[in-house]
Amino acid sequence: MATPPPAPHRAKGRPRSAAADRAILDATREALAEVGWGGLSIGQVALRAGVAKTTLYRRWPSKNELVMDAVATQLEELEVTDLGSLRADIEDVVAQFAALLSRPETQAALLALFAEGTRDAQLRKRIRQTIVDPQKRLVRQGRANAQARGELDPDCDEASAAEEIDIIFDTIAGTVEHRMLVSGEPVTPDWISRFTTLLLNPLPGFRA
Amino acid sequence: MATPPPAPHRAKGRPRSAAADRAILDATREALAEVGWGGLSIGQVALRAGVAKTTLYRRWPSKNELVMDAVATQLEELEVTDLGSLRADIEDVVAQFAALLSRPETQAALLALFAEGTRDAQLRKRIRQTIVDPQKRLVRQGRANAQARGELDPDCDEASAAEEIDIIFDTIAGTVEHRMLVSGEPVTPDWISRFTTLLLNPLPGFRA
DNA sequence: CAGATACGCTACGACTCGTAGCGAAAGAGC
DNA sequence: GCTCTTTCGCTACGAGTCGTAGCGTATCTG
Repeated sequence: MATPPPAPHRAKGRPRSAAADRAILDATREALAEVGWGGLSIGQVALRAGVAKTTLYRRWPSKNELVMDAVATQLEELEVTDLGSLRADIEDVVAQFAALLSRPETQAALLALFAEGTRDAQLRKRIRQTIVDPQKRLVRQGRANAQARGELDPDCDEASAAEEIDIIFDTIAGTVEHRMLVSGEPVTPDWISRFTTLLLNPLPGFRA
Repeated sequence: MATPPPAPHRAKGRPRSAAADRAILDATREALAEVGWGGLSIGQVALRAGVAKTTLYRRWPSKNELVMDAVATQLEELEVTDLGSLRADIEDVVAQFAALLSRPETQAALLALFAEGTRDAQLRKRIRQTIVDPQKRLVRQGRANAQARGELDPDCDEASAAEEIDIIFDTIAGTVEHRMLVSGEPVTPDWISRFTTLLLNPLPGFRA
């Protein structure tokens, strides 16, 4: 995403330092992981980033925007994969999610952002557009690949398939989030394998 | 849980007002939903609860403890059900989760608590014991009921079954949390039905 | 070189924090 | 009913942070 901070930027005088941007966003994530949302002070972030406090205020009007950008810049790494089978692709997506959520700074920043989103409809909308939707695209692409490979029934209602994808995405993202962010337990390859099995197959031992 | 605030309480002088406790916890949840974790000030909570600021400081040493109790007192309502079929039981559990997470005050308080948990190992442990484990028991009981009704294969490895339950719980809780708390989308009976279908059956159109 | 913008620094009023001290209120125990 | 003990509400306090303004310097454009 690399949202450049809101700036008029008429490209006339001295341009804004891109290095400062990176330093600030890094410092924001670190500070958030250490002192939490409540303890996050602009002054401390500026000190840690090695910039003046006023520089920070000039670029980001509120904590929300700052943390939003700090998180978004860390979320560009998810990639669509085609490993040859639906199962392998799903496991890969889950592993990518897990890797993303494994960094303590990302954990704190994401959850703090989600918490703020419950109070700020506009922020929640930005979260959806910036974080959720791109991830959802990943799952959609994975399904399309599987269909192209002939792993899925071709005669399947298109409309309901779209809804299924939403549910599947919520399931994948939510399950990993819950395990790592709430319970704080690790997501191992073994766990990923079992989870994928549960997703693809009927409940073990269950006769429908 | 109804954790009484830490108090020596030698039962000699004037006892602590239980009404004040309730007022404080209610005010905490409301304030959290309005101003968020960062904006949550003890002074404001006291004002809203109609008690003196000093009274609050006497009972709860930190914001973490206060919010923890504020959330815990709202989470006692989940109940084990036996509606006669595994599918119905699962749908009921999902519906209970959804009802719990539908209140804006609970949403904000829970996510704020989770966010703090990423920085505070002790708090995370309390979250597990107070919130996660009781909910997990629900799923375990549901599975036991299904097994008693003969809905599950009797000859199923016990050890791996326990691990399956953990995964299933993470899946149920995480999916609902993600949809309601992150995306902010509603959990309707129709959605619950589709989600349960996905959980119990193989991926639609997928040939394993 | 002149113009324009960003940067770092300092100082400022306004606000909130958590604590201490006090008299009054409210039960417990005899 | 009387006394003792603890809590309660109130006020005042120093400490600290907030976000902003002003100014001189640094850095890039044309």
